[in-house]
Amino acid sequence: MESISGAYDPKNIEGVLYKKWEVSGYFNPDNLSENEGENYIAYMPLPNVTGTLHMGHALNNTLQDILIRFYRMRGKKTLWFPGTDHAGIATQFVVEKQLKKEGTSRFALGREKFIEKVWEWKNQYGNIIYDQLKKLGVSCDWSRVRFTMDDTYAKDVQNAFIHYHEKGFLYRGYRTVNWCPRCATSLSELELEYKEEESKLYFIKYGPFTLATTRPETKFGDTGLAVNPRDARYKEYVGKELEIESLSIEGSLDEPSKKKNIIIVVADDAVDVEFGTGIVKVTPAHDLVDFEIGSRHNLPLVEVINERGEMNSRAGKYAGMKTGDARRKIVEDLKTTGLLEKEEAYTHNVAVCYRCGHVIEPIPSRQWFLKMEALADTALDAVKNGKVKIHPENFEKPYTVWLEHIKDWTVSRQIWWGHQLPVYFCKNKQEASSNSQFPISNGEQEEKYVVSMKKPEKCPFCETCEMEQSPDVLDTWFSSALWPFAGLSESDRKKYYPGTTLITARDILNLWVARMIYSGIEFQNEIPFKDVLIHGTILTKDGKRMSKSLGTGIDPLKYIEAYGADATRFGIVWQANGQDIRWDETAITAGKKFLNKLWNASRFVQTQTEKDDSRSLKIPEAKTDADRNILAALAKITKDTETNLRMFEFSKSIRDLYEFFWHDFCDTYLEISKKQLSELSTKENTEHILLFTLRETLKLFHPFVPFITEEIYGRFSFDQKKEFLMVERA
RNA sequence: GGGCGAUUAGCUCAGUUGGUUAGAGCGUCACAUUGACAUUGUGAAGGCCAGAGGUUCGAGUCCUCUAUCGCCCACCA
Repeated sequence: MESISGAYDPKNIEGVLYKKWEVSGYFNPDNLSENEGENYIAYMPLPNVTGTLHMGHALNNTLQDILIRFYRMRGKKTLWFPGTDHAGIATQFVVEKQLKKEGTSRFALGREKFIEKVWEWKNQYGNIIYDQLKKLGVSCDWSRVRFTMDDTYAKDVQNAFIHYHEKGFLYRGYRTVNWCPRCATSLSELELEYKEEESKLYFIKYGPFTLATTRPETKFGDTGLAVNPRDARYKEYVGKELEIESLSIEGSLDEPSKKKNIIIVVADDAVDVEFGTGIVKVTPAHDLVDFEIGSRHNLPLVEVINERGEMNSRAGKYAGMKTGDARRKIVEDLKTTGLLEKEEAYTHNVAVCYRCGHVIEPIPSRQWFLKMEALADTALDAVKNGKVKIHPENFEKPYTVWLEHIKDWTVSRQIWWGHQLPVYFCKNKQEASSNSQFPISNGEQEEKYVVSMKKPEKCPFCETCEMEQSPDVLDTWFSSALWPFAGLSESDRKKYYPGTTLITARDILNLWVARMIYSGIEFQNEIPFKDVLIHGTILTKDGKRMSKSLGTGIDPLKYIEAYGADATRFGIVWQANGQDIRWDETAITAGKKFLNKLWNASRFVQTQTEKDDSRSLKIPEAKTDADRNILAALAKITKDTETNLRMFEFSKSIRDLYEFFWHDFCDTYLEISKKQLSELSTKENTEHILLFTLRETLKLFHPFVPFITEEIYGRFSFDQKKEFLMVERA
């Protein structure tokens, strides 16, 4: 057994120890034969395969690992299974960028080849983050790693789709959806980001009215005008049909002979009396709000923008132009014809694709929608009746607000990388979906399809065609919603579902957490986890978001390299009080100093007790006031740590421990012990107390700083010592 | 427009149900030092607890308003 000497050097210790832990098999609950308590199961917020470790991961996984290690040492069967998310759009985007560098594109390759490329990419880079997590010291069960596109996982995803279909929750709809022209796919509202844009508010003459719009180019798709029902100014027009000359477009292929469009004036509460002139043009095909107004008043859908973000033939001479260019040209033309009354500078938010940043064009498109009402109620009930607790409680509000106002979920995506829909179309009666780049040809077209795990041998409709699988794939979140059970094998599900805790950042509370909750109940009849802990976001010291693209990100591996994983974890936890963290590097300095203290104090105890350092299991008795104080303090900190961690008070927990160890143990007891050790009457008992207290302290600290505590533990010959401190009973 | 959170020492933050001289880490200053540890020890300086008003015997803590910052949600075209 190596004695404790020299300075603590994490470099030579952490990697070796991690290997030993891994080989021991104790990360796997099946091997925790002495643990007979209930299960403690945690879920990893799946990193994207494209991801590399950032401070957010480091925080999340450190907190999770603390709880896993804490409960493992308290006799629970602990399981934390890792995985990565195929991250449809994100990954496809990354690989497309790579192809571009190579001078090719996914369209040049074709679907099959492209998907092969993505798998290649995944196999080459997809495991990087696992190695990085290991450096952090996380004790998750690597024998259970899953990828959301593994065969078994894919089967669960398809089953889920089929289940919803059979239940009548899935439907095809021709609707205006958020569309990214660059990615050529629909997006759900949660996949949008908003960017402030300086633009203009154009006041244009419009029949008998003047109205304000930011998007004059959509006017060829106008099928209505809307006013607020309480607006006296326009009362007489409500319900009237108007012929609007300003819409006439020379050379429009759509209606070459007719130069007037029929516009119906409707009254709708969505219209703000105060804004603009109080009257708004309604373009149901190219605006989500207008679509809703349109559907409330049965206004027709007239498409004027295609899936590449260009004006179509209905825009006459503007056809083929990008919407932005068309807007400039139209404004010019409106000016010359005197139809532009005025323009005002106007700042508003435009929706952009969360992946590629391209401006979103709402366009009508045939998509699959999941009815959310019943599922949302399920998720709401789980939290309202306290079966799932969200910590801190304030986050219940955004959760419930979202679910109470939920819209049906567009689950289909027109990309290639993902779970292809288990849907097969009859070729003879359906052509629309055969090419994902142009999925829409006619919204009214009748479709014949079968929802099935396997391709039907014979088409049930025409009986002759070779049925064709839908080219669409599912929203990535459709599959990650199943993680708590789909991430486990069939037999594991019986043992390890449901779980206990989910720790995550707030940005995926609805995107992921809410969806896991109803999915768990829907498919496994039980909530997936009892507690959801939302931790803060790590910001820069100036309070800015850490972002790779802005260059404000900090690589946690840099700290692990320089100070070791324990000091890094210490620094993170020190600051993890629940609020957002303005990252302060000096917390790691504190960690480093502390580890040194721990190392040296342990060395002191070892040198004082080297003749027999195995007397530590039984509780020592107190012979002096100092003895009494340290044993009382130890009892208190043991209890406090328990309470703090059960309440997710990570920062308080480590600060209390630090205080205890540095001041109560080192500054006070260790100093007094020097005298007590020199007196025969107290010598032996003091040695016992030193050993006992140190051992208990190592147990308490282990979840936070696992490497150094394991290393020190290994260098003592404690009474009834376990193979690893990691599996000691605390 | 709505919701949530923040505002305490030079910096980053604690401060539980209102109760004696408001705490920590880092930094600063002084002194110490070969015996676990200089990644140390002892001590010190440093705060009208964002502002205003209110409740109370008593407010960093509770209430109201204001200001600044951040995040989330939202259909002002």
